This record gives sequence, structure tokens and C-alpha cells, in this order.
Amino acid sequence: MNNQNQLTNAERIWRTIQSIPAGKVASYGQIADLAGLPGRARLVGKVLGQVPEGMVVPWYRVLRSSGQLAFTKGSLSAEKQKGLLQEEGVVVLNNRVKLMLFGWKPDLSEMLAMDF
DNA sequence: ACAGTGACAAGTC
DNA sequence: AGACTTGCCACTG
Repeated sequence: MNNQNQLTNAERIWRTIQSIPAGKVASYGQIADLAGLPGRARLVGKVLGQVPEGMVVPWYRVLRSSGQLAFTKGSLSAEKQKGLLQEEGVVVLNNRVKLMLFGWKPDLSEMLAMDF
């Protein structure tokens, strides 16, 4: 637990990802920006692999800036991610998503909801 | 302290 | 489209 009244970077990232609506996707860099951590996309990928037991985080809605899934095409994780996305109506073709169609564009109220 | 390692990004070729 | 290079920063041995 963070005894502080202050969120850790990882917590900010998890919370930001939880605010991605179903049926939409966001890039690592975008999550970092929204979490108040510009330029730290790598940290996003890092903490996604360290989600605590029991915490629900829609990790599969996070992709590369190109729209490519972060995992190698054909890998178990990539297939699982693809399945979860398609259940939400997100089209995944050749290991990538068209951000023009499914990219999340948070509105002002959602951005203000992010506590820094 | 230091070098290597990442579910990345942006720029260049 | 693919391949490299540099910038990032937390973590690990």
C-alpha cells in the first residue's frame, strides 16, 4: 500500500487505463500523457506486467502508437488480446487496429477527472 | 555506482 | 513497409 496520500506512477497509469471506455483503444504514449507522465510510454508497458492480483485493468485496450498490438503476431498473448478486443467490437486485422476508427479521444471532463 | 533490459515513441534512411 | 538511433526512467544484478 502507499501510505502516502499521493499516487505512485504505477497507480496513476492503472487508473488511467481503467478510464479507457470499452470498444476503444489507446496507445502507451497516450496513457503516459494522460497520467501526467509525458515521455514515459515504456513505464506504462512495464507496470502493465505488474498489475496486482484482483485489480481489474483492461490491459488489452493498450496498443502501440502505430495501432499495432504490442505482442508478437501469433503469440498467445496477442491472440488473447485480439479476442478480448473483438468481443468489444474492435476490429483487429493483421495484428493491428485502425486508430482512426477505434482510437480513444478523451473529452475534457475525462481529462479533468485525472488527479495529478 | 553502473550497465543491461523493457507490452514504447519519434525521427531518419 | 522495415531497420536503426536516441530519448525515457524504473528495476535488477
